[in-house]
Amino acid sequence: MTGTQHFMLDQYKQQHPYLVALDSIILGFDGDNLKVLLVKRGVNEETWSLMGGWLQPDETLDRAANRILFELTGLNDVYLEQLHAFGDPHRDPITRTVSVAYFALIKVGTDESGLSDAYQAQWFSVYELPHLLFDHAQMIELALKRLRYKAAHQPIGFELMPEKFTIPQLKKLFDAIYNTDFDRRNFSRKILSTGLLIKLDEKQKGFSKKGAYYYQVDKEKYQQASESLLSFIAN
Amino acid sequence: MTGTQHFMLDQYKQQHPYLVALDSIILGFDGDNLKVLLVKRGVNEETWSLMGGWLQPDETLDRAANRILFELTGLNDVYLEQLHAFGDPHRDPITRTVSVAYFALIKVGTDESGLSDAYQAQWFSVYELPHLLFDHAQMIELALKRLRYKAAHQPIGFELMPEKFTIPQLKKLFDAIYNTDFDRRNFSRKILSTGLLIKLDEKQKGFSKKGAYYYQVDKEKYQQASESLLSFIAN
DNA sequence: ATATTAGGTGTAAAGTTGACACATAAATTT
DNA sequence: AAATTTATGTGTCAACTTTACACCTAATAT
Repeated sequence: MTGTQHFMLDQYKQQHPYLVALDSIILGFDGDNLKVLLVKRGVNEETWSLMGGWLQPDETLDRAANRILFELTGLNDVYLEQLHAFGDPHRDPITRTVSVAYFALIKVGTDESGLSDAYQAQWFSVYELPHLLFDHAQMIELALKRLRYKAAHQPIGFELMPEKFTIPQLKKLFDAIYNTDFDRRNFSRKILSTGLLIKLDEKQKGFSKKGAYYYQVDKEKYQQASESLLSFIAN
Repeated sequence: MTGTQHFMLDQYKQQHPYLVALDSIILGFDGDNLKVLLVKRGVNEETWSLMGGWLQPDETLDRAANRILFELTGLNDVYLEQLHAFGDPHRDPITRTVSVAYFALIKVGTDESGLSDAYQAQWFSVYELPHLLFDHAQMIELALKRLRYKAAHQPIGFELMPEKFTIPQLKKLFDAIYNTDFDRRNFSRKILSTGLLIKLDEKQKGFSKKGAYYYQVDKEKYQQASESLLSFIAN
């Protein structure tokens, strides 16, 4: 085994190491629009960027992405999924960097307090983005594509809603994700038919005249559903 | 801009660089079983591994994955998609390496001639794998999950078939992917209803008594279909 | 009291799925 | 040459899902 290791080590030594970064596309929903959280990186910069950071020697990629997300938001139990590794040789003009992009879905509004001031973070509508650093616009584009793809095939998106929400609110989220206007009545039936929502006794007050019932996600069933497949061709 | 660059450079200099590798899960279908192509890395090694290589200074990740695939198979226009970046600090015991895994779908049998001898490559059934290097078993597991997920929701898998193929052959592929036995007649109807297949005049000879018609993929329609979404909630 | 409005339920036509019967082409046996 | 065999291909029907809308309801505003 030692002999083998030495044989391999020679090969290893000839290789070029690169910096490895992580960037997070942090998506949120404010009730009307799908938003992405951007920061100002340098102090004098005009350019906005995704929240990012460097991979540390003792970290897994997932761990690093979570740490960086926590540094900015103070949030810990967040939906966070690896999106794609970006490795164009010139994506970062300063030095060659491979960035592993993650996308996060968070609940906006509830716990904005944890947001670190250090990064001058700001929410932007995903349909009206400012000029962005490096390939970050491309990263956001891909994250939206992935979100749309996933939400079309499996229950996802509840992560963007507050703990309790109404069906009309949820419809607005899907309208925002797909930039369309679903049929209110069919949407409701379809969502409820998944059996993933628990109806609460409480009604939303003030917003509309009749008031819509609040629902919350049945987390156990939701967990199961996320793990199983839906089907294009299946029994 | 120069000032800014210097400000950032200091930050960059404090960071640790890592080696970046690429590993390919090369999947193929021999008519009966779903297979993965494995190589012997070191000369005296007992352990099988995925085909892999190092990211070179001038390459994008996609380019590097294609190059490495070509080195082994001699194939150039292959379905190749980034799967996931693996970055556990101890995944490679020799030195810290981040590996970006790709999965490839190739047509087996037709053009085996290009296979390089240098790597002692061999096809293994995905359900009967040998002991594998590092986290390569995990990579294959994820690739299968992704293939199943994708094939369930969108037309994919034709990449594993030869240029012309019969419906019963295609059914065998889906049986192998999902390790099940679909209904012959419903499968046929469902596949043909996509409108992605063009019926040829030619029949397969020798294999069965009646002989099944050959089909080929309508590449234009297939391209379009791959780009559009199917829907969980849609109009 | 009445009108207004968003929320919620019902329904009928059209389309899709799943299970299986029946018909067909070609090779093999008698 | 006729009969048998077998994989392929087409048809059908009941159950379910989807789509497009009509209509009812609860609470607020006039």
